[in-house]
Amino acid sequence: MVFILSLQIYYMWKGGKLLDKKCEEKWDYIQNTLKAKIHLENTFQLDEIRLVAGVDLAYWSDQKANYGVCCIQVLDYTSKKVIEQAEYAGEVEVPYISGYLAFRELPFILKAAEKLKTSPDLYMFDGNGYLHSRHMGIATQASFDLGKPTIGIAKTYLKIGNNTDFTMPENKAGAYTDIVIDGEVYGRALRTRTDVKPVFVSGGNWIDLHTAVKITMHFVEKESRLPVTTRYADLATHEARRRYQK
DNA sequence: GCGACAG
DNA sequence: ATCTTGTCGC
Repeated sequence: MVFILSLQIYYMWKGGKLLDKKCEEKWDYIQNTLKAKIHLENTFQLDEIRLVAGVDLAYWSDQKANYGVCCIQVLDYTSKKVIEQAEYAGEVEVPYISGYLAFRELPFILKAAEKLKTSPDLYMFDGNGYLHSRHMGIATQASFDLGKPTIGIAKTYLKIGNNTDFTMPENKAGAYTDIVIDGEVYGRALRTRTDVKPVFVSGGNWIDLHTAVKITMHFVEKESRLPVTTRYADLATHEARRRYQK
């Protein structure tokens, strides 16, 4: 049922109808329907996690159209080595609208995920999960199609409403503050390393916030404030774009 | 008209 | 996201 609802994304994508009132209402409907199924508790044991995927996209354009490429990097949890990678490139027909990122990027993500031969136990995204006006950031929305636990990691803060700023965590690796809105914890501002801006971690689905932060920190290396999962995916999209532009 | 605005 | 040089610091 959930899966069928999400397929409506494809109709909107294929049709290329952008942000008219009907389209926006459909997007609202999908998010509002799916959010009832969010389950922010672990559906796994941490020691069962073997393969973790990082997902990211890059964009470019020519005189004809706009294009995007999605890269997925699958890493082994303990060795942090890349086990597999997949990518999908194509024309982008959906604009970026804050709050509706999934409708722009999810079609690419699902196409790339189809190409994987391995089955990641968990996916990590650039962007939010539960930290969203409808608790339906891209990490959460993607979970319903991928059928796997997800984590959202955003590089900048998305305000949910008025007076919903976050408290800056102390300047120490691993330090965090809860992002609480109307008494509810939406996510965490996490200082992944000292002397870097915090990232914003929220559960996507089928994972609790504590575990999401723990896994995020597990993959943070010296080279980046982002976990290497999404960092490698980011680098892969840049490399892929250079390839496609020739 | 003005400000806000994950990627 | 993307367009882009230098520059400060380890």
